[in-house]
Amino acid sequence: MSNISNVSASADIYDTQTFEPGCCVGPLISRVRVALLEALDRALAPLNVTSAQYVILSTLASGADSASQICRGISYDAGAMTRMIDRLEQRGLLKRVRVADDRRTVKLQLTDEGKALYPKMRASAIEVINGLLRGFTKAEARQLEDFLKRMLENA
Amino acid sequence: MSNISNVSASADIYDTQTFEPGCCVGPLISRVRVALLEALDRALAPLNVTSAQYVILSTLASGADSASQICRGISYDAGAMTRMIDRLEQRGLLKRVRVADDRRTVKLQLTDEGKALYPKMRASAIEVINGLLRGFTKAEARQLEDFLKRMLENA
DNA sequence: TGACAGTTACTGCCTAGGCAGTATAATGAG
DNA sequence: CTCATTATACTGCCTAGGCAGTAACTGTCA
Repeated sequence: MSNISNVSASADIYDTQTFEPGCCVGPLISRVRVALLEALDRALAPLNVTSAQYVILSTLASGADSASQICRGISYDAGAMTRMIDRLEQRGLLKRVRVADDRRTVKLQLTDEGKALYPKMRASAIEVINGLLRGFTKAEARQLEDFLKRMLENA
Repeated sequence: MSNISNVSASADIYDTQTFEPGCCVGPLISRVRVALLEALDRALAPLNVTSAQYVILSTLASGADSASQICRGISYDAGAMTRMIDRLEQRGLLKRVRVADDRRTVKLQLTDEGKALYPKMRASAIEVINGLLRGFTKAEARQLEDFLKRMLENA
């Protein structure tokens, strides 16, 4: 029982009587995430890319251009990022570029193969998420986004 | 673009124009899950239990009583489960019990310490999830559960 | 200028899950 | 009953993230 929100507008959602592990949002979120990643891995398999790699590449493609920026953007471990970049570089999808103005950072750039492949990955990802949202109205999808954002703000 | 639902009641939620990685439900779900597990780990730390261990114990407490049942229930790897049970047994929270009627299975039982500790873990978990749902009405929480269940059915 | 804190990337160590293979036990077909 | 199939738990191997420590580098402030 929260000792803060007792007197606030809404009571606690779950209590010791009604709380049933497996039906509440916690396990549901984990299971949806697993289902999403499995579907994404299946969809990306023909492109020889994993879902984890796609996440990095999409963050890179949407503005971030250094390892530390990506780590902050998606709360990814810096050590894991170094090794992930190793794999992506070996896979030929991006390259490290050292720059003169700050010699600590390594800028990351998509290779030609990466640039060619990214739109296909993105299309697969869109297809996967639309598949999981089959039957949702756009208003419902927006509301789901809103719920999740509100949970993040409460964290 | 889905080639199935084009003619169905609702159009696809995301398309190549509007899709912005980082704002859509995929990354949001992952981030909410991370926030949830981090908060749960913090809440359970005083009890010297991890969130992963709590998940197993709560599944055990809500009916499942063998390793394979728990694995099926939460889509957990059987090899990982063996080692998880090792840790929980070493931690003193549960014990393996071999039964006569099926000598393949190991039944799992909470120890006295596990029985004493579980209500406290459960209370912490409820507090954590209620915290993330701060400001939600009960109707909104039920709707969120419904959305997530519908996504699982689509998987 | 020079000490110092903060940033960035990297590395080693640890933990932990995924997968394949194995042994034992139960079940079902013939 | 016999033998193949299935189920269960376990083990080794691989991958991968979390964390702590390190080195190079930048910016700041005395």
